[in-house]
Amino acid sequence: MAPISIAPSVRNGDVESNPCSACPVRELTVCGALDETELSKLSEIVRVRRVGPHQTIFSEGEEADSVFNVTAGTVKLYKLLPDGRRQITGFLFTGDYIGLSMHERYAYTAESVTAASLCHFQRRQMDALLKEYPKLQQRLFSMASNELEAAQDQMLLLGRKTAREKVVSFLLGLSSRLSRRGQKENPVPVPMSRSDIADYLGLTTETVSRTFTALKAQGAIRLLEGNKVDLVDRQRLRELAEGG
Amino acid sequence: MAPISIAPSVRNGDVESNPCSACPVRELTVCGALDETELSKLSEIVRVRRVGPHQTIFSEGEEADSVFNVTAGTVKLYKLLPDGRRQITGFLFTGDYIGLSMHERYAYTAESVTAASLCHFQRRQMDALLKEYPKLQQRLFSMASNELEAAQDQMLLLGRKTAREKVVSFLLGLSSRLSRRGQKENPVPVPMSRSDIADYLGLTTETVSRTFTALKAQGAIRLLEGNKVDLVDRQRLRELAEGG
DNA sequence: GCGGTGCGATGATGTAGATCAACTGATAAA
DNA sequence: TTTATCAGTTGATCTACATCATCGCACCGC
Repeated sequence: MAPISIAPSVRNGDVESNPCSACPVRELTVCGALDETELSKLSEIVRVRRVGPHQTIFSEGEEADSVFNVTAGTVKLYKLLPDGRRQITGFLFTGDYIGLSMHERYAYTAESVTAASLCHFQRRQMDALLKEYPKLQQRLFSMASNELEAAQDQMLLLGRKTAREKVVSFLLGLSSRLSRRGQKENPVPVPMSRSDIADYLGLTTETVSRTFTALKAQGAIRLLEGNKVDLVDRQRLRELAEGG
Repeated sequence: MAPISIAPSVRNGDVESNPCSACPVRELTVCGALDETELSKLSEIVRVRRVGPHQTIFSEGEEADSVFNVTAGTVKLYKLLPDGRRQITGFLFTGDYIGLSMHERYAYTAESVTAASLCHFQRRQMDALLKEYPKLQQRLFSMASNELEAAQDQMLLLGRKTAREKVVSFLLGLSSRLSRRGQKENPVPVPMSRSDIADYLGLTTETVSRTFTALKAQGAIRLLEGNKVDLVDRQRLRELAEGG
């Protein structure tokens, strides 16, 4: 497991009363919708939570009383069938919000993939803040809208794409999330295991592994040190992702 | 194709100035969030659109300048791959809103399954109304939240369920939507074709057809007149839907 | 009436990806 | 150093579902 650097929400004493305004990833998250005054309100109710790799943050079926903001690391969300079959419904990275689709109880389990840092809010308090700041509500709505669109893409992938198309789409998806977050889009760090990838794409680990090998063999990707993947020919990959 | 009754948004002359307040399905939709005064604002910008079966309402990639409310009939949303493979991402019924996940362009095509009636809004005007009425915004957010959860269930279905589990889940899903809408939950009308069902479940028409036949043979369902399905033993079906 | 068309059902066959089974190399524990 | 563990890879085989083909039947226009 590659160690990751944790971006602290609290850096030093002089911002302790308003850690959110010093948050280096603020613009990526829902908090980017707020001004200084509003951020201080947020600071009052936030609690930072750090977790190591493979820690459960909450479980499907538990009372859904918290929402989170991922500020560092990678988190996965998944649902289980009674016999243990698993579907990972999403990977979350810095800036992603957990709690857009929520009812009384969590509909999925959230587990860290790498070490991660999360801003933790009581849902009650966040809901109150939403009422107070329509901008926040709007921002969340727009995030939900994005997530809905991503979910539809994933349905197309799961229902209709071949194993190769799935894997290539997955890599391109990781890459474009990087660039949307202002990081360089190649090579792509792939912090999650083959088994996590399989459960995200509706495949088995063996098939994921074979597909990586095949893509490497035909020169479409290169596997680098530290679980990074070099997308050699993005245009070609974009075609491969849709059956071209 | 079974004819359906169209619930009119405009019933008669004396409500012509405020058709929404006479809308019989108002409580099912986003409009249920508004009071009489607010509804009259909505009435000013709504246009009713009726379509026959198998009509395209808008297409993937077009400029997304309209949003809709389904007031009668069934609508399907789908995405296509370049070679024609199709994934239906959802079926919409009375009360459902089209336009929750939207950016510059439509990310999917919307097409009527049966004859249908839609309330049509200019997106610009709806957005303005959203700003004015936070209740409306909240309602839409809550609808987006529901849809997100449904999308996650669908990912589990597409990625991890067997053909039989998929078909049974589909029927149970239709049934529980009926009851959430206050209609009787059995027998279930199934207005969409085998091919639509297949493209929703990530199967082929043949497999859907064979699965229906097998379920019928084992007495789990009965196929009735008028494309209705009788869910004989719901408890047993609920187990079948999760591999029990 | 009669040919046309399109959906659904069913049978025969093919195959992508699952399953089962080693094997490798990296990390860790004793 | 030896043993254990675990993720990843690779090979052999199996199977659920896709594909291809045919047929029946309802509906429609003429």
